[in-house]
Amino acid sequence: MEQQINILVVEDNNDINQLLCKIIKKSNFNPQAAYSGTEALIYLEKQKWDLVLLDLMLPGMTGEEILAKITSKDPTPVIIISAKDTQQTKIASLRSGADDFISKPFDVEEVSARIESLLRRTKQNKETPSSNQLTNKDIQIDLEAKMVVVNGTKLALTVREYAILVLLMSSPNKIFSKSNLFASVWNESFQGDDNTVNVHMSNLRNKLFKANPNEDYIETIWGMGYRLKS
Amino acid sequence: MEQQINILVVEDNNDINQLLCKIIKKSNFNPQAAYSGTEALIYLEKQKWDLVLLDLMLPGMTGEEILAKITSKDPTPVIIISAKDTQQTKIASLRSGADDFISKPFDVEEVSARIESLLRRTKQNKETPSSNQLTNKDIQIDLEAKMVVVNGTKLALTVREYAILVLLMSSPNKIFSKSNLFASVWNESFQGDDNTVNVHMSNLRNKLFKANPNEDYIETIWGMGYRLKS
DNA sequence: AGAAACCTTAAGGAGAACCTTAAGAAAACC
DNA sequence: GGTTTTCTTAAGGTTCTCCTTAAGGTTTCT
Repeated sequence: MEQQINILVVEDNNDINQLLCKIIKKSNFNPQAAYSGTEALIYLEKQKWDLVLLDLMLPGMTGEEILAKITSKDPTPVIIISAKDTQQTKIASLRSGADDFISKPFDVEEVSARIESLLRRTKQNKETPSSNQLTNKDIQIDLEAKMVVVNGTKLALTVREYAILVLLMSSPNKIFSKSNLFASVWNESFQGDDNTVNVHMSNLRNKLFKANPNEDYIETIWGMGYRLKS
Repeated sequence: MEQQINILVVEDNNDINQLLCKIIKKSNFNPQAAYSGTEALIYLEKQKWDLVLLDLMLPGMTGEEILAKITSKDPTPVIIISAKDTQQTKIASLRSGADDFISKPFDVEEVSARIESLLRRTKQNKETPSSNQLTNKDIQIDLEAKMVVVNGTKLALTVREYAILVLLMSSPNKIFSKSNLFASVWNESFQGDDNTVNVHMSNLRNKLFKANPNEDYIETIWGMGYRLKS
């Protein structure tokens, strides 16, 4: 079910490479060691990588060349790890497309923190819509369990209320008209009574308010509809 | 017309803040200084930011709290800039949602390189082939969400104002007469009071002006009508 | 300079849109 | 089949936007 995250480790020093791989494994990602520039290129051709850890000083081919190769096509995230940690090389690397730069000797925890941070950033757009969690402010919906948690308290919503909240949460800030709501919540193309929406909205708001009196989640846009503030 | 990229600089030291703003300007981005945690929060509420530079040591509110606020909702990119550069704080920051960490004293070039690197990465994610959008200068209308963003600021428009703006935006440079406006915005063939249009136009212009005082979006063509400058 | 078209601001009334509460109808549950 | 929950309808109240009017000002054209 979980998707494997593949990380290519390009580093000629055997010990360091293994250490890096160990760090990655510990974070539950899948490392692949490459010990030279040419080897790295083969791996890069072969498949897509979620992230590349790249040493700048390599036999056969410099890290800069590989970096250029990577950034020339796919926007694969790259973290440079190098002993050559002058400001110049740092800046040059970042400018030529690297996402981060870690100096050698490195701190184990920092490496994994930076890897996770970058992956977090790059994964954001890949989040499939089938991801079964919706979050906004302190509202959390588990779509699979159909459970709503607001400000730490579980909400007991009715079917309609739940459907409305899920719709609003699916696109925060988007204004949903009453027709939108009827189409989505009631599965009806024709317009029912507007007041039906009003009542459910009122009930939903009451429950949200009870869970967190300090927030006003749903906004009314006069003449247009409703929207969830984000 | 290039789109403006807005960067919030949260740093209590006046000199450093100004220096950072200068760096940002030099890279052709648009900086906004905030000198305290509370001030930062106000700016964060007010509009969307493409990136936040955040000092950890602030009066009134710690950077950690602000970081938590930011990451709790939108995935706004954050770079921490701090003198507290122990491994522990570094790692803690990254793990709690920061995208990068720069130690003080910092290298000017490195700051801009890291900013550009992170923006490069986050811009890619935004390439969501989103729905029907209208764009002109720095006005953006999401027709589906009925959301209007001008110069990075969300606009709260009434139904009439929204309809007028959408009409103008649908054909920049085209001159819309008052009859056109009545037909399209009011769904009425007959002419209402001309002054009604005046008043709505005035209100709309006010809201646009508040969002961006430097632009004059709507032009009056004497005896003919109005048009959106493109 | 004078006239016409347009801008701005404010205030009040009208009416639409919305909120809330309660009670009967429908559906779901046991 | 009866009970409970949920949905809808109805009614009365509230709020907000729009429209209109009006007055004083500005801009543009002749």
